[in-house]
Amino acid sequence: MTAVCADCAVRRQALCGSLDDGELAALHRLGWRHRMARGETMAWAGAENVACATLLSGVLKLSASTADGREQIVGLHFPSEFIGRPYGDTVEFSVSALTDAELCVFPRDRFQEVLGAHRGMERMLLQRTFAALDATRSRLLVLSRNTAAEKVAGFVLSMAERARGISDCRASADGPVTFDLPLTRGEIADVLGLTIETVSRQLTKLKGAGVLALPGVRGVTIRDPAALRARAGLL
Amino acid sequence: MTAVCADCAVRRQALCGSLDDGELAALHRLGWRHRMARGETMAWAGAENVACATLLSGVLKLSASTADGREQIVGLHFPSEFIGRPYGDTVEFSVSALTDAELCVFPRDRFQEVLGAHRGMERMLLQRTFAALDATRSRLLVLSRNTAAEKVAGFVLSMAERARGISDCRASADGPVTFDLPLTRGEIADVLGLTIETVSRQLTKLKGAGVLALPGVRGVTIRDPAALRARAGLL
DNA sequence: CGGCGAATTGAAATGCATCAAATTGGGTGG
DNA sequence: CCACCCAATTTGATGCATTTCAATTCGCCG
Repeated sequence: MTAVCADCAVRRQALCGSLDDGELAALHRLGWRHRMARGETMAWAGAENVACATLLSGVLKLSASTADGREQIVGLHFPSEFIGRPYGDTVEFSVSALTDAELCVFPRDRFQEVLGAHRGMERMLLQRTFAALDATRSRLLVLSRNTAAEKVAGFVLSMAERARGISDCRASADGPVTFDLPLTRGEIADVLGLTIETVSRQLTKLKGAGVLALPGVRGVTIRDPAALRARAGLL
Repeated sequence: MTAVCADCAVRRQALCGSLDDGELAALHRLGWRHRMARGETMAWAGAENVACATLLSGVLKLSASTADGREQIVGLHFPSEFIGRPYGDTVEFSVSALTDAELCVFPRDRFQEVLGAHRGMERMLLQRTFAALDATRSRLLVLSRNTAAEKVAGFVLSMAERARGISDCRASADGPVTFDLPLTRGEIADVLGLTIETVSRQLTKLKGAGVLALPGVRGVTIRDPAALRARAGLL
């Protein structure tokens, strides 16, 4: 690793935050920085499970697909989040970069040893895994019971929260919030279990109703947050 | 607890299996046996998170619903599985009994202390939580991309595997496998994100094609496992 | 300015939901 | 033991949201 952990932008939020300086130095020696270009894949579903990582910058997707090629994005990862699946010989899902990204990568076997040696880190990972499980279970409800309109409105809301600090987010205190979606229409469709056309139509409808503005092809401005929340089914 | 852990039918498979006899006695003092009748609910989504448990017998559902009452079952629990969400002040999902059930219940705060004192148990819980996360992510693909026919065929297959030993499963070595579904049509619909009518029609279709027989209202006989797997989209 | 992938828009097809009615079957009391 | 009852299931007819197929249009980069 060229850069040191002390410089790390996500140090406080990441799993490594549970380690003291000495422990961090030990972990540091096991890992290395890795850059990924948009579209690049670092793990394929069904392949051998070789690495774990902390995401430093960018957005990654976790995806699965049916035998005949229908795809579903089963999770999105933002900076400081843990990527990987300790205690498993193969990986169930593919990991790819939706934007250019930078990670701190560790060999899985060595990472598991570190986990075994540091209770605080193992505890933190358990808590995060429970949180991820809850989030994924909540998405089951959304994917199977929400309408296309609710899905798209809810997605824009969740991206507005999470994208803050990721993409250039121009939020004025009382004015409208503007940010760039890190996903194409097709990727949004793969997250929500819809088609590109349906996502596009729903966004157009929100624009027509004055709830959103769509400056440029990735940009979004939330003009009426309350209306957006209502359309997401959050009352 | 009237019955002792030594008698416990699920001792080897459950989390407690990671404890030695002395540790088990300590955990034993914290918990108690609890019986649930079919339909009974032990935790409501949004309520305070007070207990964890091991399921001894029966089948439980974990469910969420939208503001306007659409329900989705986000998980099913079978005997020996761990129920609960350590490290959270409220629960996100309701827990109810699909059949009469029996649990070994522990106060959440005390259970967390035990977890903190026994690395083996914490490790085992982390592994199980990762497995549950993978399973839930896989269900995202099924719910959003599979057709009703694929969902129902896949559900029957998964219940055939899991129900073995739960309900009276009469499997002859080479002959057809027969078992009882622990869920009503309505509950199956809530698992698969369909309606009662669609589930019924798909089962009828499988019966008409000679893939299944439906002896009685809960019974299922798999006459042609290969055809069922093909219809589930497993090639 | 020209090219090309991504996004939008339109028209038609379809799978599942919805609404409605008939049937089954397990349990109860006469 | 049988008749009845009620809830669950099945079956039928119709509607609609979303997909599918098919053109444009947009916006970015050379």
